[in-house]
Amino acid sequence: MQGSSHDDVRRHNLSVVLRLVHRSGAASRSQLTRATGLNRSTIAALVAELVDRGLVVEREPSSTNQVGRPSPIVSVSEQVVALAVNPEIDAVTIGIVGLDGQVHRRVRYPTDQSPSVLEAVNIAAAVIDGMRGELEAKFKVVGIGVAVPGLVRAHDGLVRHAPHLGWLDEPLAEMLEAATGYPVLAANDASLGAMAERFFGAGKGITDLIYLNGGASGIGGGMIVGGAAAGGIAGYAGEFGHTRVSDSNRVDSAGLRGTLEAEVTRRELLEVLGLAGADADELEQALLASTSPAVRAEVNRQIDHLAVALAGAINILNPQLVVLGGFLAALLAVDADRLRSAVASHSLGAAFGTVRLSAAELGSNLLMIGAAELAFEGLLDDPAELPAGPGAVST
Amino acid sequence: MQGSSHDDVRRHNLSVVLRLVHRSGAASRSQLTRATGLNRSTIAALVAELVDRGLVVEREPSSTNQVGRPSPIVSVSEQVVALAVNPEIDAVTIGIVGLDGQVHRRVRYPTDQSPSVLEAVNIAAAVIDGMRGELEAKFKVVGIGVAVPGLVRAHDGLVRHAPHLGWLDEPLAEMLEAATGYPVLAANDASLGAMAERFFGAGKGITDLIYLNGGASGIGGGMIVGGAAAGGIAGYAGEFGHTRVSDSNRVDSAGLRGTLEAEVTRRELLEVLGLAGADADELEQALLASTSPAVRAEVNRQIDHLAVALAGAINILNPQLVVLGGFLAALLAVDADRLRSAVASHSLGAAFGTVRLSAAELGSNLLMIGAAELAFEGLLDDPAELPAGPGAVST
DNA sequence: TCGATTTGTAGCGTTCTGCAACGTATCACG
DNA sequence: CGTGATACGTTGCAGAACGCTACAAATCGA
Repeated sequence: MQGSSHDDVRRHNLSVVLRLVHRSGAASRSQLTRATGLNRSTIAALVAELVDRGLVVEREPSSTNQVGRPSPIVSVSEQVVALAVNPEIDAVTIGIVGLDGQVHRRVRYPTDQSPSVLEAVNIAAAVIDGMRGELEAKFKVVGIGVAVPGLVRAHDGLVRHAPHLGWLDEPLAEMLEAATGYPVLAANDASLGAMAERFFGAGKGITDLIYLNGGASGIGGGMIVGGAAAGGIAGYAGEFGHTRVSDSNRVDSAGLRGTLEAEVTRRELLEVLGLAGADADELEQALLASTSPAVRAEVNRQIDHLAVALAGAINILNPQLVVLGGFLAALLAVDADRLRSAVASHSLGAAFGTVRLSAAELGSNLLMIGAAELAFEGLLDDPAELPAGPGAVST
Repeated sequence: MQGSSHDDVRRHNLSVVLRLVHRSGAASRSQLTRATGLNRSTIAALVAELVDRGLVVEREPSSTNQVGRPSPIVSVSEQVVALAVNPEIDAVTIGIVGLDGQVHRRVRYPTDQSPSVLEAVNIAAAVIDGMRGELEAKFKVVGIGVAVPGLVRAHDGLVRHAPHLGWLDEPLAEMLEAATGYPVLAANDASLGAMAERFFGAGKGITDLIYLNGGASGIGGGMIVGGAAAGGIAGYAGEFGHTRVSDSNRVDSAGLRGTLEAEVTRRELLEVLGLAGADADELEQALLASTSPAVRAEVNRQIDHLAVALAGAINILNPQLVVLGGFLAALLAVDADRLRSAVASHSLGAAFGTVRLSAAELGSNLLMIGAAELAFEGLLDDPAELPAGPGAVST
C-alpha cells in the first residue's frame, strides 16, 4: 500500500518503455507513444534516458511504406545480458542471454552423476569465470537467474526440495552469489518455463495461462494469473504433477498415490515403444509413427489421466491457454482430439469454452530464457537502478 | 502497458488512502503517512480532497496516551453505500452496505420457488424502489453488486450458467441496471465470499488464499492470488467443486463424475443425522453432538474427499490460508486433525507447511459485504470519479 | 510551568508530463 | 522534379503534484 511520487512516475514510465522494447524486440518511437499513451516529447525524453544508461539503442528507421517522417527504431542494447543457470540430473547448463531474448551462448557441462549443490555452484562459477573476459569486455551483466527442478523459496532462492537432484534446504542463490559476485535469483524451472512461453512463446500477450512440462524426472508446471506469475506465498505454486487423478496405488516422486506424475510418465512411453532413450522430438516422432495397439493404449491411458488434471486446473483457474511442453506436447500431437474431448468431459462448459490447448513453442532455450527473465525482472521494474557488480559498467 | 502521468499519481494516491481507510475502518492522518510513505502535507491534501468529495470524514482525535500533537482520525463517510443483491433458490436478499463494511439494512424476500431472472430483477428493483426515499435522503449510492450462485462473465455481468436457479445466459446486470438506474456489477458468490473474507474476515492482510463454501446447492470457491482476486479470463475461476477426487460414479450438479461436489454434500450429512433441514450452525452443533458411528463414518468419508481437493489446490496455488465456509466449516470443526492430516498426506510438504486451515469468520453478512465490495471497487480504484446515478449526490 | 515530542499548516522549489508551435522527412501526385 | 499532405521529432513553456523547511499547535512528563 505505497503512495507514489514523481520519482515513481518516472521510474514507472521508464519501466513500461523498457518492457515494451524488451518484449517486442524493437519498436519505433511512434509505436511507443501509441502503446503507452504518453506524449511524443515524453517518450523522447524516456528513450533518451534509456540510451544514456546503455539499455537501449536507437537506429535509423527502416523504409516503411508510410507517409510522414520516419520514426527511429528503439531496440534493446545487445550489451545487456543475464546469465542463466540450469542444474539437472546429468549436467549443468550455463548461458548468456540478451535482454532481447537472444541466447548468445550456451554451455552444457555434463556430470557423471547428479551434482550436489556445491558441485553445481562450482561448475557454474568456473564456467562463468571462463567467460568473464568476454563478459567484462562486451557485456553488462545484470545478474544470474537459476532454474531449479524443484521447490524454491522465492525471496532468498533457497532450494527447499529438489527430489531428482537430491537437494534439501540448500542456500543455492547465496552460494552462487558468493562464488561469482553477481546477484542471483532462483525459481522453479517450470514456473520460469511458463514465464518464457508467456513472453516469447505460445502465450504472447496472454494474461491467464497454465504451463505443464513433462520431463524425464516428472511433471512440473507454472501459471500466469491475471498477467502475473503466480508463485504462491513462498514460490512453491504450480505443482500440477502431484494432483490426484485416480484411485490407483501408483506412487510418484513425492510418495503420493494416484497423481498425475504417477500415471503419466515418459518412462512408460519409452518402454512401450521399446526405446532406451530419446529426446522430446524423437519421442514425438516415434509415437506418431507407431501403429502398435499397445502403444496406442498406453497413449490413451496417459491422455485420459492428463485430461483429469488439466480439467481440474481449468475449472479452478479459467485460463485462456494451456501450454504443454516436453513429452506432454507429444501426447497432444498424437491425439489432440482425444485430449480435448477428455478435458471437455471433466470440465465445466463455460471454462472449457474459453481455453485453448497448445504445444510449447520454445525448444531447448526455454529455461535459459526463463531464468534470464528472472534476472532481468529487477532491471525491468526499475531501469534507473542497474545493480552493480563485476562486469557491470558504471554509468 | 500504460504510461502514467501526474493525474495518475493523484488518482493512485487518493485510491491508496481511501483503500486504507476503507479496510481499516479508521486511521489517523499520521498512520496514513506512515502506511503510504507519503509526506504529511501530501496526506493532508489528499484527505482534504476526499473530505470534499464526501467520501471520508475527519473527527477529533481520541485521547491516545502519546506525546505530541494528536492526529485527526480519518474514517469513511457513513453516507457512502453500495447495494448488495443475492438471488438464491428460495429468496432474494437485498442489502445496504456502507463503505466501512457495515450492513445498514438487509431485506430477505422469500420466494415460493426458485426465481427466474426476471422475477429476481423485479424483486430487487421493487425493494430498492421501496428504499429509494431513504437512499436519496441519507446516502450516496455507488452502485449495485450482485452475488450469483453460478458462473458469471466478469466484464458484463452475464450469468452464463446458474444450475440451481436454472438460469442460462441471462443478462442479469444489464436488466437490473435498466430496472434501477444504478450501475450494476455481478460475480460468482463464492468469489465474492473470498474477497469479503480476505478484507474483513479470516484472511485480513493475506495475499494468497483459497475460499471454499459448502451450501445446500453445492460447493463454490474463490481465490486471492498474489493479492488480487483471481477471476480467470472470463470470471469463471474458482470452481473447486468440480475437481475430481475419486473414481466413483457419483454425479454432481454439472454432470461430472467423482467430483468434490458429488462426494461431499450437505444433504448426506443431514440424512445421516436424520435432520430435515438446518442452517450451518445447527448442522455443526448436531455433528458435534452426535456419537453415532454412521454419522462419524460419513463425516470421515467426506473429510477424506475434501482433503484430496484441498491438497490439489494447495499444491497448485501454495496459499497461505484456506478458508472454509458453510458446512465445510462444520467438517473442519468436527475433526480438524483428520482433515489436516489427510490434506498433509496428499500434498507436498513444502506447500503444506506454509498453509493454515480455518473457518470463515463472516456469517450471514458474507455475501452482502462481498457484493458491496464489488460495487465499491471502481470507487476505490478512482475516488475522483464517483459514478453518477439516482441518489448520487453531485459534487 | 517548561521542555520534548509529534503533528498540522503554509509557502516554496523541484520534477515530470502535456501542449503548442515549428522544423523535418517521407509519400503521392501531377 | 516540385508541391502538398502527412506524420513525427524538437523545443520552450505551463501546469500539477509532491517533498522540504520553517513555524505553529497540542499533548505528555517532570
